[in-house]
Amino acid sequence: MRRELRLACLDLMRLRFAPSPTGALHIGGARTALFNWLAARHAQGQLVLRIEDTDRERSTPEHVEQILDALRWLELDWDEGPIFQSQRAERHQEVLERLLRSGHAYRSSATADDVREYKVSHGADRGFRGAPEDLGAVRLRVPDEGSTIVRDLIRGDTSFQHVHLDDPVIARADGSVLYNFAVAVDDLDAQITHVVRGEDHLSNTPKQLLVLEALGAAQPVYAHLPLLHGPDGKKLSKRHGAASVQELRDAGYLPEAVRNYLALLGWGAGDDQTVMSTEELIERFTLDRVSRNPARFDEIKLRWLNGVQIRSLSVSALGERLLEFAAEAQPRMLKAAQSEPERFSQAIQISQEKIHTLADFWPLSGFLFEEPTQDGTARTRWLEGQAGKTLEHTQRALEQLPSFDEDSIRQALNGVIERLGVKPKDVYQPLRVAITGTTISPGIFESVALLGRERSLARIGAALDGLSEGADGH
RNA sequence: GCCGCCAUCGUCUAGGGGACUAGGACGCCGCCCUCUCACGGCGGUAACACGGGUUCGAAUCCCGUUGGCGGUACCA
Repeated sequence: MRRELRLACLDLMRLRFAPSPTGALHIGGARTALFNWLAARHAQGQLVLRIEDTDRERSTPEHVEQILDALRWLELDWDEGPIFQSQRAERHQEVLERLLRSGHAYRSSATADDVREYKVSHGADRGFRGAPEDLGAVRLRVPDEGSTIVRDLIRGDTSFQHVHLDDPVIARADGSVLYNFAVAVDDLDAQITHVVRGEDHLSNTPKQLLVLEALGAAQPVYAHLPLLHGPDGKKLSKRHGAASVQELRDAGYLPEAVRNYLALLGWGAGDDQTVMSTEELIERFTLDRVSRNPARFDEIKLRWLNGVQIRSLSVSALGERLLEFAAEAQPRMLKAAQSEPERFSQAIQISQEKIHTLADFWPLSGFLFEEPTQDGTARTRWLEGQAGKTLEHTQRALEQLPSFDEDSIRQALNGVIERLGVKPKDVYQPLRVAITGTTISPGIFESVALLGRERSLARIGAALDGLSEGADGH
């Protein structure tokens, strides 16, 4: 019984997501968080959140808040933390002293220039070895012989020869510790079994492993994720559109769509399934199926996936999402939803299959709640000349309608088409431009019915007035 | 420079020596549906970076070249 319990503990998978708060959580970081979370949830393990704030210059509380916000929005939760690396200074000192005493580390005043000189005289591929001094930064002593092997679930074994490795600086002259040291100690103390992070850390891993070895600790399993790039293959940045989680949210993407899309960047279930719920993702995700190739972030595919997820939502669920979105991004939409909830719900029904993001809704259906936008090109094309004439017939037909519902409107408009002997769009388009202001809108019958007789006729009237004024003027 | 990782359609990927006439998804193109835009349906376009091996047989294994990326900080 006791033995079983211990074995169960050993089997428990413990992962960590460890962002450094030097900026907003960008897409690459979000993907790393997601993969850690999926691996943890799949194995029913635990996820530790650690904030790596040992860079005192660039780390700020605001960035910490941004990152936590982004994780909450993505609905990625964690079981422990956030642990702040900066608050573990005492423990770091203790371990540092231990390494100094045991001779695994030494003080050295060697500078970057000294390291360069060393390589000139010893060979470019020889790692720097310093001589112990009384003062200076602390360097880890790398063995001259042998190699360190990184065991990686995604890449297999990668071997690093010790001769090529510089004795890395693990603490500054003032005693404050550096990343490669803090990470090793913190992962050890948190009993992390699997380190899942970006591939940019692969080259750092032997340094961390050497720290662990000097401490006599076992090494965790690694999984270095392929890096994410922009559409042009270059490093992801603002130029590429939405680069941070916050920007994705502002652009009107759904968190479940972002999770689905991000999961597909570097991972696939193995069959041909593209659209997956988060439950399916958890169910099917394993680290050994992660790809080794770097991937490019392609917003077009995310848009498509977002559209798929939007269409799978019920009208009321989509309404809630729109409201959340509006609260931050579109106050006018929020006002409309609050003052005319029934019309708002119907507006969702007639727009749902036409939008790809939450941000697409208001430009498409805002005309139902506020004055139409003025699209000059649309007016010229569909209201001036012969096209505009048919609008007068439409006006009369709608005025006489006993009942202003979708079917009646359809019949009335078809009547106009027959009488004038024109194509359907010659009637529909002028009407659309008159009531919506543009050539793009939900279905014309639904739109007119939902706008209502009074407002529809008022807008048609206004459009016709505008035409005669324009005629007078020229 | 040195150390390391990576290399299949434009993009994300399937592929683990014969099942490959290289599959799927996004995109793009065409057709259908159609009042616009979408949605949906059907069809099409398009790839194993290059050169050597190994093997009866290579997208798959090995070596090299080229290219991309990362590390090489008293950053993370």
